[in-house]
Amino acid sequence: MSTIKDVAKVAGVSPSTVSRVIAGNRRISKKTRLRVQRAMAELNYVPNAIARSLARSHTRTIGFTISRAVDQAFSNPFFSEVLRGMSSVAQMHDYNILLSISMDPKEEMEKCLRLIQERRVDGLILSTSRLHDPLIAALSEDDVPFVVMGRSVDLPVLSVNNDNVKAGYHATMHLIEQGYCNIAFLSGPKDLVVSMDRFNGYKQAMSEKDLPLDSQRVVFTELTEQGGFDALEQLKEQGVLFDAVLAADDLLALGAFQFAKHFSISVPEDLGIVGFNDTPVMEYMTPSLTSVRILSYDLGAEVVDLLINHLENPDKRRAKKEIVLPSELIIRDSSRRKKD
Amino acid sequence: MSTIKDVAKVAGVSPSTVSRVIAGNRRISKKTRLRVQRAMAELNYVPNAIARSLARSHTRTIGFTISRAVDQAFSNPFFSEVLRGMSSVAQMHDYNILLSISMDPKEEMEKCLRLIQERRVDGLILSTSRLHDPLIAALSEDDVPFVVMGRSVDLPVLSVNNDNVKAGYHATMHLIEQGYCNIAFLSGPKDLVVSMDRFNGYKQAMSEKDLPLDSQRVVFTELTEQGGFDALEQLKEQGVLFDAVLAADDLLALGAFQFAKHFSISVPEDLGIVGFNDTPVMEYMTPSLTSVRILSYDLGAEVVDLLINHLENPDKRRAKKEIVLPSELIIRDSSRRKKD
DNA sequence: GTTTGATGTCGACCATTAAAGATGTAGCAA
DNA sequence: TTGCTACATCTTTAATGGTCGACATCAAAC
Repeated sequence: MSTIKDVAKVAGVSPSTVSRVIAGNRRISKKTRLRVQRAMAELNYVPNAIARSLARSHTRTIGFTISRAVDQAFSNPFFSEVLRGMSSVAQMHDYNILLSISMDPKEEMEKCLRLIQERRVDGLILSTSRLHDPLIAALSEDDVPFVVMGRSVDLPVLSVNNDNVKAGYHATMHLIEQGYCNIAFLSGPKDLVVSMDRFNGYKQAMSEKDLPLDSQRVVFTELTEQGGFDALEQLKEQGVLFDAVLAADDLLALGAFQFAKHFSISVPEDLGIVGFNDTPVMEYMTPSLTSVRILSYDLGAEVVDLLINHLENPDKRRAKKEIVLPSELIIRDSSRRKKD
Repeated sequence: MSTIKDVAKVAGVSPSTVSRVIAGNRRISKKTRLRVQRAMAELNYVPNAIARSLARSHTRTIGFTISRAVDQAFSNPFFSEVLRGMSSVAQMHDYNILLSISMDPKEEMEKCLRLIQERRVDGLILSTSRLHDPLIAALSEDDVPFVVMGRSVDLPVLSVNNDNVKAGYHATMHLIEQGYCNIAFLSGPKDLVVSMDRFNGYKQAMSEKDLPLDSQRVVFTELTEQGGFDALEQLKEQGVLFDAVLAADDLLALGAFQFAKHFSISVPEDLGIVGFNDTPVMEYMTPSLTSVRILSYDLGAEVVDLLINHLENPDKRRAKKEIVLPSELIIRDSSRRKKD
């Protein structure tokens, strides 16, 4: 592996001259530039990113951490799509992505801090899902460049989020328009921000249409198929009536499907079901699932775009900036009571 | 941010002494060690990973590249599970993972080479899917440490693979035992190694049971739901008879489901369907899909383990080592003709 | 008084960047 | 023609934050 010194020697110039032709814009005579470039080509020289990082004291690497719990909720293609979006934009700006998956929020916090303290990354992308995550506060306190992804935050930080409130609102409206009125809400745990945002949209729609907001019809459960099933079974046992279910996640909606199947309730005639995330395979269920499509790719793309922008223009610190991505309700059979 | 010099000053020793208490094992009196450790704690010192990398000339980072085509095939949870496995083992050994997703094999090759030439990573994990990937040969030629994941390779390199041939064999055997005899094979493109391995297992089982290996019953298509549907429709139009389908991927199997539904063929009575990958939601289809479960987490874990091991014990170069992971056929309704 | 082992210090090195300094040439007034 | 400034171009030097082998010191042991 050749170094800048080798190139310098071959080109008959000093290492710093080589450095400057690499950097470009500096004033260098055309003759020397050509000579250096020829030497670089000849030696197959590629600058050592590590040495460069040390000298410039930044790495052109951004860290993306996610904890297992989130991974579970953010199931399937969501994750890989987000990654694709990230990777694509990162590459455009010549940045790299350091990935770190943790088992729990505590471990995630440690890893994040470590990445920053070790100076491995210039900034972080956070996908913490819990309501008051100490990590966000800590990072914000230490002026670490980071942006929060896929959730709303009440702190003055950078973030990119899906419009979960609006999506919850529209999904509920859709169910109401289809003639459902006893709409149950299947939520994830109470401290899961995404889920609560969707819940708020639901509440907004219900009250706007003057439908009773019966707290009995709202169940907080684990984000699993089983959780969805159990929640509805519980409702049934309690004698709570419902003719539709808005699930905060497709997995929960899947549980609702199972529930309907098990108790021979016909979907969508007697039970309307709407999920969140538009997990691809859901399209092929019978009946096909109505679901809110999240722009996963764009989420990843926007989030690194915002971070890199902040990294390279660190003008106004501690400002709040929130990019909100639209979501789209994909209406399919599971909620189409009125056949038009 | 404090440096090793700051720590040295506070502890009243030289930087090298600090370096050695960090490294551990070196001969240092308990007294000095304690003093240094106290100084480190006081200053909240964390060694700069970049500087360390430069001095030691290795980064404790491994690169994982995947190209879009693969990502598509390796759909959904497979990808995130692999990542989890990787991350988990990497963390155990105090390694980091640099992720790079490309749009096509060409871009993937460039990125891999770049990562290595820039010295950003110590080694690579490759998940190329095509039969004769020039990247593998090139890397092997340049003595770059890497291990190939999720596919078989005929070159003398390190790899971790699922036992696709055996899995294909068992899946076919299962169908035969269930009384199906005109088994069609839905394959991905011909240069997709994984798919071809599964195909080989299929052939093996068929010939072992003296069933005709009719090439008409084998269709090579895109790894999509539509591809699966079209392939079977084509078979039908050509008048080829089949009472079961072994699909090289769940998406293809999904296409078979759609086909059956569209032409009112009852599954599993008149058409047995078996897929590959055991995509979670498939369990909830009606009928539920029989599929080969791949140990995605283990795949990621093993591959990192092998790479790190090779990185830290670079004894025998250019040896072939292949770790083969078992897979499991999850029998569900779509292939259960005999109710027992 | 020399050997020995434990404990420290020194300084070269890793590959690069950036600020400051050197060199040479041209322009221009005296 | 000389002397001085200005400028372009390149080189030197000193960082960046560590690591590691070679050498120094010193007390205990022989």
